[in-house]
Amino acid sequence: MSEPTTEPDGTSGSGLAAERARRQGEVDDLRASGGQPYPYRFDRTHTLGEVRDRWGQLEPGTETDDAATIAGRVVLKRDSGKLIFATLRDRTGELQLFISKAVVGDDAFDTIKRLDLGDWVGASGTVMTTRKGELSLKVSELMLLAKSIRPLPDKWHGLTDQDTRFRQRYADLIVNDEARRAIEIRHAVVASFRRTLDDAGFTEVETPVLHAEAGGAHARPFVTHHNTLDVDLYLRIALELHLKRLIVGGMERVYEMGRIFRNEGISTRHNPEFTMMELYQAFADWTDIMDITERLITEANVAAIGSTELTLRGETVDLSEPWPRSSMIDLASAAAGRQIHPSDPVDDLRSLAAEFDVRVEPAWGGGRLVAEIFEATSEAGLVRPTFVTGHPTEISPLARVDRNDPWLTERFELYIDGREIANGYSELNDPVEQRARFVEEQAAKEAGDAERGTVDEDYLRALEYGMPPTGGLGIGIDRLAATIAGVDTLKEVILFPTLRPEVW
RNA sequence: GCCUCUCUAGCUCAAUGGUAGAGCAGUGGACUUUUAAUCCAUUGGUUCAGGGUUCGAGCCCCUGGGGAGGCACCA
Repeated sequence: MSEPTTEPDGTSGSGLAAERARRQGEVDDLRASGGQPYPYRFDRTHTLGEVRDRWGQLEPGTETDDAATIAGRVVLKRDSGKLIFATLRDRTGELQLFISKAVVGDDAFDTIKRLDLGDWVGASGTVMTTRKGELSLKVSELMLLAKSIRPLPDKWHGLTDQDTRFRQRYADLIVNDEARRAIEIRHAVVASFRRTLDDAGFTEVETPVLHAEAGGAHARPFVTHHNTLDVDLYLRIALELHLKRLIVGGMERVYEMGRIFRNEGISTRHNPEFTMMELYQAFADWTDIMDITERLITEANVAAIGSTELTLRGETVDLSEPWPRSSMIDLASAAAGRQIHPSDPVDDLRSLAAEFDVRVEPAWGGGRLVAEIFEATSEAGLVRPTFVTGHPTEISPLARVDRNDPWLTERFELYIDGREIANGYSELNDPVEQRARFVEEQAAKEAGDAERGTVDEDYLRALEYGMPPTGGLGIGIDRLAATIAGVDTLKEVILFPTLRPEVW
């Protein structure tokens, strides 16, 4: 992080300061001779990809009269005297410029010779291939579109330092194809979700980010302050409670894809701000929601990588095959070697938890203990997409109780590659029961569990107007995108991941 | 928050406790079909910061800082 903060003194030496000074000098020279180093606009006739699509089949050594005007960044330059080859890149690909002194003239050739790696240029000419068959634009005219006064990272190795990659994402994106690919996959997932949901009759909505109380999940919130109202507000930790208010309002099918914020640690699987897609569908229950979860993710995978197949830890899974559904208590029981249930004596479950090195709190009941045992024993092994169902009521304050077992809820979580990707349930819509659950949450919070919830009176008021039977779903977009992209950290699919502020 | 690892030229990386180096980029030169072009020459360093040990520290020790991985946290 030892960037010079003062202006370089001149052209002595050849460190970064000198390099920037030299390139700035090129800008100054160009201006002095009436040129424009940063012109306002440029009209191209083809992207580089379009040139390749249209003329990519030319035989080696072909000259055409086909004209094209293109634009891109100079990423490689090969100067062989009276010929210059420059590789241009735009977002669609790369194309070589073939620049001959005899074609452009001595003055223009000398100017082109002074281009630096990183400069943006526009070029007009005719399409050709070299003797070796490289598709090229034989340049007749070239203009600088924007000068780069800072040198690009190594043309072959790119950037490898994680810190620099994520702090200077712009440089990372310039030189690392893989960085661009992961972001494109993320976009494909997001766009696919919107298509799937729009086709299924869902309305996309936006609800507040600033909340008077942070509900809908168990997490510690960020606190902020509104000056003129003079109230503390929380950044939302979930979308859930506002979206269900819209179901009360009769919107029937709504979804939101938005940023949520949780004040917790940073890891390969966690970023303090991340993107959640939540949907709510009236008249549906959790089984419908599992179906739409499969559809959303399978279609996103196809959109992102062109196949229903996904490779996880070296093994290929076909997402078009039905996804296994296993109940949490069955999984925990299998791991425990005996049948367990949240209704079991708490002491028994507590000692069982201890066998698996689960840290337990005195306030935890049987439901929380069963869930903790499941997480400790089974979660990491759920590689292929698996619905884990029937979460204990104790840890599911917004989910509807299982119609056959009051200790459990009609809830599921989807695990892929050992990671929790989605969460859904039949929504609790009885305002009396919801109030009782909220009261329990608040009691736990007041007893010291900072992540528990509060009684949201306005939400209860909404429920009192009547919420139809509803199924709801939340999918972590970042985790899903990282899984589909096959990258090992969320940071790869988050353009600007949270980092400690840089010291200048 | 804890543990481990890591930080050397703009970038990618070397360097038994003994004169800080290479490739790329840059600069000067040669070259009209290159492909990470090639060839010749060459500039560039507060080795993250500050202390300490030592005749001598990029290297060993301490403190601090950035980052990564793991743990904790994250229903």
